[in-house]
Amino acid sequence: MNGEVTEEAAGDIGTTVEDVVSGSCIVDQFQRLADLDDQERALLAALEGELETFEADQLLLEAGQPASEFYALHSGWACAVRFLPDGQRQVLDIFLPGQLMGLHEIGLAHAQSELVAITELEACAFPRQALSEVFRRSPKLAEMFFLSLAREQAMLTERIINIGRRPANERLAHFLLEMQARLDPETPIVDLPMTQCLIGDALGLSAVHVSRTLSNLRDEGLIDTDTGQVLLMNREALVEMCSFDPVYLDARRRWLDQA
Amino acid sequence: MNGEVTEEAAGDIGTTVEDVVSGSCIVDQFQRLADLDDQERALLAALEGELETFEADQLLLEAGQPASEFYALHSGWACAVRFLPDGQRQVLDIFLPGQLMGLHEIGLAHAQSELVAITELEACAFPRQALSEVFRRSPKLAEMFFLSLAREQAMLTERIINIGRRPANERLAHFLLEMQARLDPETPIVDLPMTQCLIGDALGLSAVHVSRTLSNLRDEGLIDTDTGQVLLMNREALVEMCSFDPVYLDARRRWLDQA
DNA sequence: CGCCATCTTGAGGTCTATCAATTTCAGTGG
DNA sequence: CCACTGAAATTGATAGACCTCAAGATGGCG
Repeated sequence: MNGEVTEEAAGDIGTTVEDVVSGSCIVDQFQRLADLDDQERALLAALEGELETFEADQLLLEAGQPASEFYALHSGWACAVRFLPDGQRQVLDIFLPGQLMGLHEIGLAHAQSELVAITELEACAFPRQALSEVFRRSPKLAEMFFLSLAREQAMLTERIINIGRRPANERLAHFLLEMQARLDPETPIVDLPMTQCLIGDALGLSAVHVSRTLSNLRDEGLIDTDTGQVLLMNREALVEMCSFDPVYLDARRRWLDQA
Repeated sequence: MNGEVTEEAAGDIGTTVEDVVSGSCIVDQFQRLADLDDQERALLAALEGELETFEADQLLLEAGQPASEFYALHSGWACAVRFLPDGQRQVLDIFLPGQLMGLHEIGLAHAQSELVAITELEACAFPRQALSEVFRRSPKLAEMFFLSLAREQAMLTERIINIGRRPANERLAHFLLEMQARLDPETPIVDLPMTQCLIGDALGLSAVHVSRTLSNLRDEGLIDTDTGQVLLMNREALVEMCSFDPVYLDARRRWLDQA
């Protein structure tokens, strides 16, 4: 959680469960929702662009530009951010490997928020026409894109509850638990390549108050941050504190199996 | 904005631009995005259920129940709500006639939030299998469902910014402007069948503070609430205050025309 | 006419933001 | 190997926003 995280974590993150190296970004992600046949795999692979590398802090999509493509994140972290006229910043979404980025902007004439690399990352672009192509050619894949959007939406509503109705300590606890669940539910270590300032902008808190609140959690023995990572010392208590329920993160495989 | 609104407004609301009476709920809504041929219209009409009537405060979907269907709202107002263990409430979404409700819950084994009628309303149910059916039979309609979800998501991200980064007066201004834009962009009157308590739960504010903040806006001559509706006296100033930009409400017809 | 929900208004307290100074730490160059 | 540098984190003090509790006003409805 201290300064030393920033660069090193970027490398570590690449080795979490979410990061499965293979030919296509999206295929890997969708494979988890339902089995794909060769034809479906080929269709996806044909539509996606080259794997591109971005440096930390680099913009993948600029606000105000036409949102003519979205991305599949292969490795590294990214986020969607929105700037207010007074200079304030709100993080709308945090993306981990395997996620689709910028889907919600697709269809807008101009992007409302920007897509920024948090760490060095690899992603491949999808032109938005590709989406129509998928809808025409494969109902099953179309449903998977739909579900992908629905899952992101579930995460957004959860964030609204978090920001709207929970005090800072619960807000942070919930955030840490969500990140742990998304990174690796088995390991009580959250390796965050994020500045406290960025965390604050995601949770609607000031950077200073994030620092203070983390201290409080540390003093209560709920977390530890010695090694530059956040260690969930008492996960039970954290879950209890913010009534964390990870069902909204479900990949919903069952839904597709029924269809 | 006072007590007298609640019941009467429910009737008034039904006559806004969004409420177009016809054979099918969804057809009317989608017709605005792109032209539908007879076959597409027939498919939608075949899949949707009977038009049902609900009373104010009635539950359309209970939290914890399997989310086996979603709804198309024909007339009246509804909202998606989530209760926290400590009794707090967060309104996640407010629905006006023409909108699809509960799409984001579809695919979850159990609904996380509930769907409540704000006023008396009419809606028709769609079984979730109908969605798969649409995806199989009509790529165009499938895209429209996708867009519908994307639009709702754009509204959610806007709400996150509102709650996370704006003080109460700007938050309320933004809320009123959004509602005006959604109800009738031409008329500077917002006819809200909502309790101040409900508004507070939507904006992450206490009911008391909503009352106070409305008073402030009134004192500054920005709004008026004499007639039981909110009248935007100085829309320009309100827009300026919270930097309101309604692009996120776009129906995105152009996107579908391209496809 | 009286009841009930809603809205209003006041007082006091808590939470969080802001400003500013200090510390920590990784990276850099001597 | 050590001092220097700049970004990030910590800490203290203060102010302001918002919440809670509680009492009273308002208006619809039976």
